[in-house]
Parts: sequence; C-alpha cells; structure tokens
Amino acid sequence: MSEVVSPNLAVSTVIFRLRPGADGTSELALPLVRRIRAPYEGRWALPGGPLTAHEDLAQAASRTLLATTSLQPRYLEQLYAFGQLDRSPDERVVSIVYWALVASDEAERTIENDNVRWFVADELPELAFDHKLIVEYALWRLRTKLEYSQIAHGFLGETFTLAQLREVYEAVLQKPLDPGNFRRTMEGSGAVVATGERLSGTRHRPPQLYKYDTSVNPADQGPLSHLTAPCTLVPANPSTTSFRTTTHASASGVSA
Amino acid sequence: MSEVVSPNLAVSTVIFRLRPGADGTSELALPLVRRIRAPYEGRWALPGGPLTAHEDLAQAASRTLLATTSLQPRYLEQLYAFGQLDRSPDERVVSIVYWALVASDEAERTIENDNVRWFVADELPELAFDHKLIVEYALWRLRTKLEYSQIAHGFLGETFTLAQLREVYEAVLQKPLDPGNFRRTMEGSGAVVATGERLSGTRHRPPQLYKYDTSVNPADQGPLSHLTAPCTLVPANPSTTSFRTTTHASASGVSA
DNA sequence: TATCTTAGTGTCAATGTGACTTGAACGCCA
DNA sequence: TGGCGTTCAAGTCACATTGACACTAAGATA
Repeated sequence: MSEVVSPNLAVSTVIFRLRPGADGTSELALPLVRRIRAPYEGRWALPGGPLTAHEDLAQAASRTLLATTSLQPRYLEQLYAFGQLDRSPDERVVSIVYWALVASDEAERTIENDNVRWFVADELPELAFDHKLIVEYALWRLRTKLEYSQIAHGFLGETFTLAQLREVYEAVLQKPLDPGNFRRTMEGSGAVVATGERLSGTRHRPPQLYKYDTSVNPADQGPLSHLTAPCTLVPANPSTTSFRTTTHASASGVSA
Repeated sequence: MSEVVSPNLAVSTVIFRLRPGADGTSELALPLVRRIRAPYEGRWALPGGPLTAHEDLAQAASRTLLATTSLQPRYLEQLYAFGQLDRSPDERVVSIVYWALVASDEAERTIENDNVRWFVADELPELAFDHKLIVEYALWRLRTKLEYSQIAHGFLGETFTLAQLREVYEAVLQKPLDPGNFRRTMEGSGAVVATGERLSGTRHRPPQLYKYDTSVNPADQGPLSHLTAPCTLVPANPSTTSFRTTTHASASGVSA
C-alpha cells in the first residue's frame, strides 16, 4: 500500500490555432497525432512524450511538440497534472499537460499526413486515454482566460488590427462582439498600443496596426510568470509574419 | 540528452487556515514540517511525501498531509507541478503541489512540536527547496480565486454569519470591506442562503446564520470539478463545528 | 432606561457596459 | 470623376454595477 514508485512521467500539449472556417469566420483547431503503439494503437492522441533527464517540464513540452508537429508556439502554459489510476490500461502514467497557442502562419508549417492532422476543436474523433477530458479542460481554460488576460495575441503576429484581434475573441468565445465597444475596452485597458502604421490593401478605410504593450505585466500567472516567460517572449518569425503595411496585397492572418 | 528517466515524483500541499491575529483581526497561517534528512536538513518545508503506487494525486496529497499534520482539509485543489532541474541539489524531483483550506476548529487538532508548526503566511522562515516560491504562488492563487469563486467557506464551518464570512475576505485580501455592500453582493450572488437560525450570545443584535448553496455549481474548475469534488464535499466534523445557536456562549470561529 | 454595538436596509453618485448613431477614409465601379 | 459600399473610428444614451455613507433594528450591558 505504501510502496514508493516512480510512475512514468509524460508531458503532453494541447495546441490551439485559428483557421478560416466554413462560414467565413475563424474556428479553433488543434493538432493530434495517431498512436503507433498499444495501448490505443491507431487512435488519435495529444502530441507529447516522456520527460527526459536534462530538461524541465516546459522544455519537454516544447521539445515533444516540435518533434511531433514541427510547431513552435507563441504562448505556452502549464495546464494540469493528470494522475488518475485508471487513465492508462497497462502501466501507471502521470501526464503533465501544457497548453499552447500558435499563430496562423506558424501553424501552416505543419506537415499533415496520416499520422498528424489538425481537427476542429469541437469535432474531435475518439481520443486515446483521458485526452478528451484534457482537451475539454484546455478549451475551458482558454475561453475563461481570454476574458481576463492578454493571451489573444498568441494567435496573431507581431502587429495586428483591432478587427483581427476581435475576430480572435469572437472565434474563441463563439459570439459576435460589438466593434465599437471592443475598441473602447481594448484601448482603455492599455494592453495594446497603436504603432502609427496602417494596413493598406483593404477594400475600405485603412485600419491602424497595434501591438501588445509588453511593459504592462499581465499578472495572469502571479509569481510564476518567469517559468514560462522564455516561451511567451518568443517573437514570431519575421519572415512569416509580414502583414503588408504599404502594399496593395490583401490582408493575411486570421481573417484570411 | 534524450535518455528516458522516471524522476522521483513527490506530492506536497500548501495548507491555509485563519487564526486570531495580534490586532484583533484574523491572519493567514500555514503549517510547515522540519526536514530530518539531507538535503536541507533542519529547514522548514511543506508537508508532503512520495507518490505511492495505488493512489491518485489528490489522494496522495490528502494522505501525506494527514500523516504529517493530522489535518483533513475542507477544500483541496491542485496548484502546479514544479519540475525545474535545479530545485533539488541531489536528485531530480518533480513535485505536484496541492493547496488546501482547513476550518479553524479542524486546525486546532494539530499537535505542534519541534518538527510541526503553524507560521503566519507572510512571516515565514527560510524554506527548503523552492518552497518559498511555491507558497508565494499558492498565496497569489488563494487571493485571486477568493474574489471570483466560492472557496471562502473552506475556512468556516457548516454555517456562519455574514460577518464571519466577511472577516475571511478581509483577512485574505488584507483590506477592510464595507459590511453593507458585502451583504448586498453575497446575497445577490445566490451563493449563500439563510438558514433561518440566528446566532445568540453576541453582545448585540443576533445575526442570521447562513450556509453555502451547494446546488449552485461554482464552475471554478470547469470540466475538472469531479477530480477534487470528493474532497470539497467533505463536511466539517459535526462534533467540532458547533456554532452556538441558542446558548449564551460567545461565538467561536474565525472571529474568536 | 439610557447607551453601546453590530445587524440589516436604503440612498446617491460615479463608474462600467451594451446598444446604437454618426462621420471618416479608403477601394470600387459606372 | 464622382457616387457607393465597406469598415474604421469616435461619440451618445440608457442601464447595471459598485463604492461610500446614512439610518433604523435588536440585542446586551450598566
């Protein structure tokens, strides 16, 4: 009863992106990998892997999701440690799960095949282990946290228009938001600052480009902010995030 | 670099209670145990222990804190998994940390000695490992969560007056609250219901006794509520929670 | 019986928020 | 070239929420 064991320790990650949906709006999607070993061979599962000796938990999450999906997220945060006795049929496994946000252009780099695929968040297949519960909790956390913190820019590039930012909120919260009130709230919060540049190439009045004010400490993780800070500070790859600012090309990004 | 290991897996708990402070108000306190082994021998540390084979994570937290401090909390929730490489000087240890609330009368059962002692939350001694950071994060989580959920009753007995409930908020948030506004907010939230009974034995108008409305789902953990529910539903021991309802004795509880 | 103390109710002003209106600045097209 | 459709951006208004404060109620105490 009191024997000391070292259960297998694994790290998994729930990764979110936004992609163009059927009705013209954006929709949440997440990548799954097909299991090639028992148990649950052939089932879809969250990307992850075992924890190795010389990496801490967040590094393990980054490493495994890069290895399985080629993704480098803009936001990474610990979600929960799952350790129920019956979550794996054979051996005892404790999974420390992270959740992550990637920008749309970064997400395009995924090579989809028979074993790696993006799924719409609320149309998932049967998942291995307790991964369905894990995804539900990650979704709840994303939707809850979006409303009181500044994680929305994890889906976007370095700069963005308020319409793009609003579309993130509308897609995640699954409800339309009033553009005027959204602008008032965002500008009043001090979380975003205008860059002075405008985005041309639209079919209408050119909107201003904003960026997040990094000097405003989000305080959304309290004293632990430094544990994930190295990941949240990773800027988007400049070569893949160019909103056209003075050209005539149409706007890219989540609203594409 | 990629060798698979099974790091030692430990479970620790940050336990909070309220106790009468010097200035008449209540103050937060938490129990620590003295380490009797290297590393950090002699230092104070959070109660905890290794995870055993046939218990899940929350059970391990309950078991270890009962073994080390004799406490059975009224609220128990997972806090965070700490796995930094340098958090223990010798071997790699991943700690899954829980946090808990105990009622004052339950807390009185602790047998304090040279190796177990309650400390005021913001006057802690030097702690072992990264336990100072862990306590800081638990404190932040407690203060943050108190404002949007219904965890305050974890410090109280089955029934309580609104003044007692308000004192919990004032002690945790460290600021005075307007009694009238506090009453309006609490009654408006529907989280508490009047029992009809009153508390006599005070030096003034007898206040009404309230209890928490358990039918109102707090939704403060989203889809995971069932993982900790068995603990949060543990009622206080009836023999130790008798607020005097029709006697002349003075009120017990956090305001004693 | 007067007084003290907290319980409990009510009021008012400031602030925040949702719904809506109006003008501005582009590309587009006749 | 000039109206038209689009979204940007600023402004307005009603209502809900919240903080500060006044006032009455009901006990114990001297």
